[in-house]
Amino acid sequence: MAQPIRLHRTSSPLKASCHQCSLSNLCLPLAVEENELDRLEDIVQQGRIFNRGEHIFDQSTPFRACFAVRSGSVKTSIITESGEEQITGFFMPGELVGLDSMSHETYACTARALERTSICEFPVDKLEELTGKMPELQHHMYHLMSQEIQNGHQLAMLLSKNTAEERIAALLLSLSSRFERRRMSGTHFSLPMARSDIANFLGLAVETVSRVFTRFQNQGLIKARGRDVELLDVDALQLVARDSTRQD
Amino acid sequence: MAQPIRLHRTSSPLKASCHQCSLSNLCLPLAVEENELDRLEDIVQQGRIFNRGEHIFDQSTPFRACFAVRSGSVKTSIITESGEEQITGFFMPGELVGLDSMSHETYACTARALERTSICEFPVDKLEELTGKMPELQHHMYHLMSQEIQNGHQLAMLLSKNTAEERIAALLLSLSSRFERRRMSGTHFSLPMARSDIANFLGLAVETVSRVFTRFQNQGLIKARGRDVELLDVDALQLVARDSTRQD
DNA sequence: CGTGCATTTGAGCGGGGTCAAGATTGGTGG
DNA sequence: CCACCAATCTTGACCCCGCTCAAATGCACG
Repeated sequence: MAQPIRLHRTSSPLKASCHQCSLSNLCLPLAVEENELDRLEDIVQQGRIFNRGEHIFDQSTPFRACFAVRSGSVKTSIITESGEEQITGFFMPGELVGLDSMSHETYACTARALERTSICEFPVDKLEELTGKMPELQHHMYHLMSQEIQNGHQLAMLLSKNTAEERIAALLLSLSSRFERRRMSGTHFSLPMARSDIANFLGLAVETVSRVFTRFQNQGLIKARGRDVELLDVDALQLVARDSTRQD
Repeated sequence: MAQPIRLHRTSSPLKASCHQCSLSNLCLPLAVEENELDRLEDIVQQGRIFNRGEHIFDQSTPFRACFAVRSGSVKTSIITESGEEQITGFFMPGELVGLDSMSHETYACTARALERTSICEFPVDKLEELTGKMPELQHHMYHLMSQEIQNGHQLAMLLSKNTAEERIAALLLSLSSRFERRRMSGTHFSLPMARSDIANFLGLAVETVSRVFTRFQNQGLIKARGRDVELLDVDALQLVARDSTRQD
């Protein structure tokens, strides 16, 4: 399950929420001075809730805001004309969704909640205005976006050079480090996404993902029952993932 | 060959260069008002020349600037610990290199000239300062970076879902549209990169690339002799590339 | 407790990788 | 200007990883 953040109803105008949010060191506020945080908070619409499978936005939605995951998790995907889905990323609490759309009239991808998920919204017009006034925040935006570009490159590398086992090991390690960053267990967690999502993301067939999971299990690298995963031998997994640098 | 831009020695302090540059509608100046262009020009170091194979920067270089290709072409790649190369992009005149590094102390990748290439340099500290003052320019930066993220997603999609033929058709069409954008022939051009670069970029073996080229040739889709390529049936190529949206 | 979806497991096949020769090309020096 | 060599590109033969098809099992939720 996701980090147990207390969620406040948007009806109650809670002011100090970014201050209190345990994710502020991951999310946008990171770059902002304590006394400037209020200005960021002014533009944020906090804590909207989405249920599993609900769209946060899709390719036909006019682009208007970026979103920070507060609790739960999100997947983004491109739907091709022929109806195929290509998942472009999984987003965990503290991570920003929608950066790939800042060039478009509409969103460049579709975002769905993978589970019950709380989302903070940053309207872009306000955000751009603010980053113009706050160099630190602007720098942080560049930072996040370039990070996103690198994640893409890392993924491309994984897809073009690595075997099924290597890809899955790399994904497990990536998730692990992202859980750890939130002070949660990096060795025992619940996958927010289905096997088919993993398969789609990593360019594999579902069957292959399943087979690799059982193979890892038989080798004593992990213990998996459904979405519940325990990493038993992280070193060995890193050995399997080889040069595919863990994306964090 | 690349677009025949007259190159001026940096020794002569040529002021109006961005004004005169035929690529200014692709590059950064795009977003800038005529009367503000001077401020951008002040920070740009123009027209440095690199020979084929020369490094523009690599992963150990401290990150200090982004680069615009003025003539020629550039490839960027990640070199893994094990020494393998993964090409992350090809950059043509008017395109900006280094956006993926805006989060790092050092560059996130290595950039090399594929041929004799002229480069304009934008120091980041100056650039960030300027974008803070010029909302249009800031917006344009966000635009370019999000475009880059999308290119990554597009590539990931190509790598995970498409066959060798589809990948190569997509690349040819992408190059074609990028030549066209520069008012050059989109149907008859010279590939700036070697077969092995194409293979690496698309996650294929060199042999496969070669085989697909000859297959396309036999089918009358293209005429290729070495790096010289002629697209004979663009519609058919688009059909082959299917849903793999051409990245432009 | 049954229905539908997610996951697992098995059997067989094919796209593209690997290995190994040739064929071209281009750069260099005589 | 041409001969030579190295690098690039092409072509062929063979094989393996991961996809496809098919079916069984498990699990969640009404």
